[in-house]
Amino acid sequence: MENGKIRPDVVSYNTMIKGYCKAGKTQKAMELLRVMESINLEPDKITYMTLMQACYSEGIFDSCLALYHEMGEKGCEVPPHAYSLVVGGLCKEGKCLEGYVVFENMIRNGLKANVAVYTTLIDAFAKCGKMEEALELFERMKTDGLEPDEVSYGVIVNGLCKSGRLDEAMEYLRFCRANKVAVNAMFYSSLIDGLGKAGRVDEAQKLFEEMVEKDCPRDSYCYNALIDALAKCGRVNEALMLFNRMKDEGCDQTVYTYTILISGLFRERKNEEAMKLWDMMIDKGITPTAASFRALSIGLCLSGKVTRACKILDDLAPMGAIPETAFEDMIYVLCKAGRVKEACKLADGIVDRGREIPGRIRTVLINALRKAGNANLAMKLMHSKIGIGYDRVGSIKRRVKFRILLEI
DNA sequence: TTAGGGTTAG
Repeated sequence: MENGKIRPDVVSYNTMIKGYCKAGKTQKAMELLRVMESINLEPDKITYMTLMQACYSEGIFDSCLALYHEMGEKGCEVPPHAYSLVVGGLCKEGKCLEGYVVFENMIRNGLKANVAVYTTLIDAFAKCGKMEEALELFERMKTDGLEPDEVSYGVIVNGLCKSGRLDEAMEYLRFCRANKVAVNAMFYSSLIDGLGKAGRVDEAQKLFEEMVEKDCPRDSYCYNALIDALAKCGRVNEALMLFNRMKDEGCDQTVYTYTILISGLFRERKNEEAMKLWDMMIDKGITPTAASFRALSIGLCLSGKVTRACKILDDLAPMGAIPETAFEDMIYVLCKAGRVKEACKLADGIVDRGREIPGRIRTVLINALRKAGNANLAMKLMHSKIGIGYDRVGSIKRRVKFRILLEI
């Protein structure tokens, strides 16, 4: 005690750290931890847990992991929730194997896993395409004396649907209904989407209609899944009827709904209707995403309206919603449709804006030119950048624009 | 009780 002042202890620091975390100032809170270290004040379990929770909530998973290691190294007791946060963070980053290692550490240290940690891991494995491992963990969880709940069944069913194992997924639906496990909208939307993608649209439709009887309110995910299934199998009129029903039912029509329908309408050459939906979406104040613009530009480019697509893209650019790669997507689509000349023209347009065509798009153009029988130009493109480059004539180097159409 | 799940395209 110097100068009559009381030196702050761990509790005072923890209180300040919690205050900063609550105010969303996680960085400031982390700085306080370093201050504690500099004055030789040992952080405790609460210090670390407060900081880990804040880092996890903000998605700063590497700091979360670092704190977990630090508390272990300092011989601090590591509570189960610390493991949950680390496993959850690693899984969210797609690192399911690393998450699994931490999970095993937790068990080795005598702590018991719970349903949420198991479910996090199961979902991460399913998303990495390791469905067998996900199912093994699911079995292990039950052997461990833990009862899976609606979320655990939901991630299993979602994983099975995504990997095309629909009959097994449907078996789980029957099981849950028979065993009084709640079947919620996410459960249904996974099945409707999976059935639709497998071409079993009528079954998808039946499930969708069944939801009312089963007292499960339909949300936009369920609607979007069925609208997508209908639009993709040439039943876009039925999809549009659902779109209207959605509004009557008070269900949000989202940017996904519009994107699905715009693609479906263009597919059936209903270009004007597709454009109308795009305008409706913009009028409603729904911000277009990269995917929605892709649907629109693919449709417009393939119906010969490349200029119109470019104009919309230019108008949207200031909104910042459309990625830099939008023009490249358009070149890709045109090449795929064999409209190489239009693709080249678009590429040249990008060059005139002072930008360069990236390697992968150049590859697409080269292959398209070769396919179209223009092997010479394809060869030439292989050896030069499209865009601003340098030309060497003897010892003189000069800056040139390389445009494709000039070469044809 | 703090932590776990979902859609557009290719």
